[in-house]
Amino acid sequence: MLARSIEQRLREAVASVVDDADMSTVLVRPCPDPRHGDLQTSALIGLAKERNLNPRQLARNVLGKLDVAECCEHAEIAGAGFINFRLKPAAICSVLGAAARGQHLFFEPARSSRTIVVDFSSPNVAKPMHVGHIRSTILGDCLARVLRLLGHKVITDNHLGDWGTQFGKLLVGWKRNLNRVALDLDAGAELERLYRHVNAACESDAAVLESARQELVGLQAGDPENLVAWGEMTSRSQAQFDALYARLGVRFDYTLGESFDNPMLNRVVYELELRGIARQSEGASVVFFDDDPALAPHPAIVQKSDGASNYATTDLATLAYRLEKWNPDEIVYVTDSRQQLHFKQVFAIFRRWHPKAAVKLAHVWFGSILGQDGKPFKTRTGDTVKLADLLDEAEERALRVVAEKQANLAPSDQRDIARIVGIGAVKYADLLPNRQSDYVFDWDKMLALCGNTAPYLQYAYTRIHGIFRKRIESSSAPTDFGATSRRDLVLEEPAEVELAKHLLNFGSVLEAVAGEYRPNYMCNYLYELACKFTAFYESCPVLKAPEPARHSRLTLCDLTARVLRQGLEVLGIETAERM
RNA sequence: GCGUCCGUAGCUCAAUUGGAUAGAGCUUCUGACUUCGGAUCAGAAGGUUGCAGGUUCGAGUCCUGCCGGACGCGCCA
Repeated sequence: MLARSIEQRLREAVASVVDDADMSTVLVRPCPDPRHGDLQTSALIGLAKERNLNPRQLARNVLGKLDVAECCEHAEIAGAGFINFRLKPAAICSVLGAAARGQHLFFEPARSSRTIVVDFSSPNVAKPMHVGHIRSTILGDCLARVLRLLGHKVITDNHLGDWGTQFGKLLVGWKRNLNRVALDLDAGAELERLYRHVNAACESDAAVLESARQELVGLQAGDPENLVAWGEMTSRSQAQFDALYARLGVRFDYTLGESFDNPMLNRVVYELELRGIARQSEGASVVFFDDDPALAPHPAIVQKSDGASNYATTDLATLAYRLEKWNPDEIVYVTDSRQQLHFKQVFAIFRRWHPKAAVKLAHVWFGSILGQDGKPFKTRTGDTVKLADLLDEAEERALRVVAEKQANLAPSDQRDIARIVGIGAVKYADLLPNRQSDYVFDWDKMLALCGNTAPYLQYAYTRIHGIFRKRIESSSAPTDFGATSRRDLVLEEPAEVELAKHLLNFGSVLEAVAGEYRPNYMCNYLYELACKFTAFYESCPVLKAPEPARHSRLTLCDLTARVLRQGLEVLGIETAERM
């Protein structure tokens, strides 16, 4: 790959100029402003600063040792000490040619494959999934796809909330108010009704609260009747989750809920106390962080005074289990921002508990989806939009457009396209904003079909397919394929050069997404790719162009389609051949 | 009170984490040839990046202080 080969030479040049430089940082990236160059050094100025060197002088020394003549027209020093590279058209063509022959798709697998557990989605049993769950599910799925594509061994685990305090209340409701007919009709809705009913009762009646507490203790102690009821609640919820995950195309390698940790919980607390990490305080088992200024004011409870475990306990047990079972290099937790303190505590406890473990622990947090009132969606308010309803609405809106644009298509094909477009729009809307910012839920925004949206990218893809469809229809000689595929590419029009160069950046974007857990980089990259393709499409005829441009442009179209499809695929978004 | 995050065009948001002239979409206005798909494209308009200082070659980004907001802070998850 071009960027990689330049980077390799750059590393050598830097190493020969600066002793023992830290070569772990990426040194080359796409130039932010194409007028200055195609690629640009990124960490060189920082390196100079670290070494107390003059950045421009360092750049001059590095440039003097650098031999990139075979792929660059020129390399020059700019600004405070950047080196900008202008690529040779022939070098670009050669990379594109290799991609056209299937040798790569503008990215390389990671140098060392890592085992990475991605923990995401994690809905609570007995509560229907609502729009608040969408970010963890879609973001986590996307990160898993990107890491997998880069050659890592990815294990996805849906850590269901199937053992929490809510079951105390649910069991009370189950025993006193269950409506079997409603349960068969819509299990999620009935369980939610039970939960709300008892939750409201608890606020006004301390006796109900106490019985809920008793039911929970009974469940965690293995009471047979409670276990049977619990089992039915979880299996019915699971069936509804499965249906939603199937619609979203999200797959888990494991679904090990909090209940799975149950047998390990006492041992966790025992070990923590044995090693002096946790101690009794006000009847509970508590970890204090006196030597850590950031966490010192926030002790963590690992066992409540009634003997029951909590979220921290199950997460610690899960961590230990994953460590033993999979020996991962990294565990990624995808949850909302409100759990930052919790994970800081869990990670800190784990480091004391397993001081030799080298596993990297990452909390990838995201902002809340807010209601129109600016407050987060909460299950108790009753104003939540259910995820299933959101997806229904998305498909319906898309179907209206498809029926208008593709009136002569069979209804089943229309529905299929509407599904791909509608679900894609929802996912894209969620992945496009920076994950850390909150956003207010808005139907029109979530389901927009024009502008910087998934349908725009999908549309670019279908246009390319249109060209190839037409080409095959009009092709008189079946040898057309073989005769043209060996020819070299020619890039002359500015629009085709721009498009070609943008294709080269796919790999660096994939790495940036994986490195910072930010799918929005990919969204923006693909949007730009679609824009550049469209500009090319407007200004450069393909099928009517004379050879060799015709073949070259067909190749460019094909590569663009492949990158679009691959890029959308890591976002979890499907493509259609017509729409 | 302490901690985390945020404040960018009328609206919704980007800005690859300290880089070069702060970019998109929506909205508004003006245009697009019997052309490979008009779910498209070209152009215009829109900014003292909440305020005031500071750090340096360089700040939307880092530091300090204000103003405004969201979230979190021992028995929820």
